[in-house]
Amino acid sequence: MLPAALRLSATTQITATLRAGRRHASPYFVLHVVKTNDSNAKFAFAVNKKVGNSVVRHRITRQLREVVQHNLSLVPVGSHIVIRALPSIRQASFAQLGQAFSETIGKVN
RNA sequence: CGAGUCGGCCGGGUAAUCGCGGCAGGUCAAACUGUCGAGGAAAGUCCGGACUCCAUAGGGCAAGAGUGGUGGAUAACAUCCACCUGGGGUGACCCACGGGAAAGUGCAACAGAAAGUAAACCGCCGAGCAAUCGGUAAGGGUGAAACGGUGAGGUAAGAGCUCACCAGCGCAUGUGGUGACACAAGCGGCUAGGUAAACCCCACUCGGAGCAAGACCAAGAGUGACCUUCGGGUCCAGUGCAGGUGACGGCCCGUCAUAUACCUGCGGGUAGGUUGCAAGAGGUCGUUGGUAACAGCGAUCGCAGAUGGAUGAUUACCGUUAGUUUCGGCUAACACAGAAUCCGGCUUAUAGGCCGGCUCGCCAC
RNA sequence: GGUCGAUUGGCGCAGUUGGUUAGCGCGCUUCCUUGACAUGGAAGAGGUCACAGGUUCGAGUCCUGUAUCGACCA
Repeated sequence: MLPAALRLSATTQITATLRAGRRHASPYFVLHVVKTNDSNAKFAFAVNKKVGNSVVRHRITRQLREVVQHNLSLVPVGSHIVIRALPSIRQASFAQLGQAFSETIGKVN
């Protein structure tokens, strides 16, 4: 779990981000990004049932969270970001995930 | 030593760095410190309970659902233990939704003469010139299933028609057992088929809904407000309007109500907080009773509580397995699976490993 | 988290006290009709009744478990 300030929790904000946000794709996940005037960047994770069973989905969200935590300096302030995992993420290692995230977040800027 | 059978347990470990959630301390608030943080199935939601609301879940009838050998355990159960009966195995042991088919109804396709109280297709025997008629359930054939088996007597041929033994059925008796039941000897008539996970009968049990139950707090009121690219969107949760009526899920009693209730229709509309919510039929050890399930007593332990949802990430070393090897190593993989109110079970998934009881076979002393 | 429902040819559906060979419509294939097509006509293929076990002589149907899909809750 991220610190509370970095979490997107309201359903309305998440659905708004998913619908209206710009999309940036990588082989393993899709970023939905909306820029706001908030002082923090905020994140939410969407891992579909097609990705795997409960154990697999939890491990993926934990790894993605860790990736976000390590690359927080690359993220523009005030962005609302929903990270939607794709089924191919099952084959990705932690290092591959970190590289994919830093590349994709570079496209946002 | 080999083969088998039953039961129990574990199901990666250690360290470092960086993180997350709860609780306690600390602080105005933070920072910070300490401590705890997934499973044997947390799963499926198939049973049973606790708890909450409906009246305290009330009394009776009807309907419906469930269970189904006996005795016990338990808060309760479809669970567990012991035993009985039937079946399998040399044996340890295993398997069984295991009441009633002489209370009644139904069903049995095709084949077959006939599918349940009757029946003669072939065959056999007798009568007759023959057609055919009569006797016959021993033999053939059909079928999942065809009205006891063996032997002797008997007969025109046969047949429980008669007899002996065996199997099976019914009745009452005795002995043992709490009981299911077992054993013994006796009498009876010689035959009663299958299906109840078909209806049904018998005995016993069951009110309904479920923690999104329920309680409290704040906010909110409508021919509403705001934004708009004119398509629509956003906000306020548990609401507004109209009509009807007593409600308690079928009926009677009974209880509570007379509109802040209930029902129907149309429209609007969204996922605030706190609590319920972590000491419980609790775990471990010892001891007593009991064949056992389990129960009593004593000591001791403090053991998850999230809400877009914590319990992790990375690295190093070790362990296990597989491949490879120049025997130093190297490479790859590490089961099933993630709490959501809580307990007792059942069922299903599960790489690999450990321990113990018992049985059979072989060898040695 | 809880409460329910469904699964039958490619698609949509029937299939009731369990019984001979599981049907219907659309679609598909071949042939006929036409100069050619549509329509029409004739013939045909296509099913492990989601999967596994049980009851029964016999299961799409009855019982139990598993899988997948879907709906509802304030």
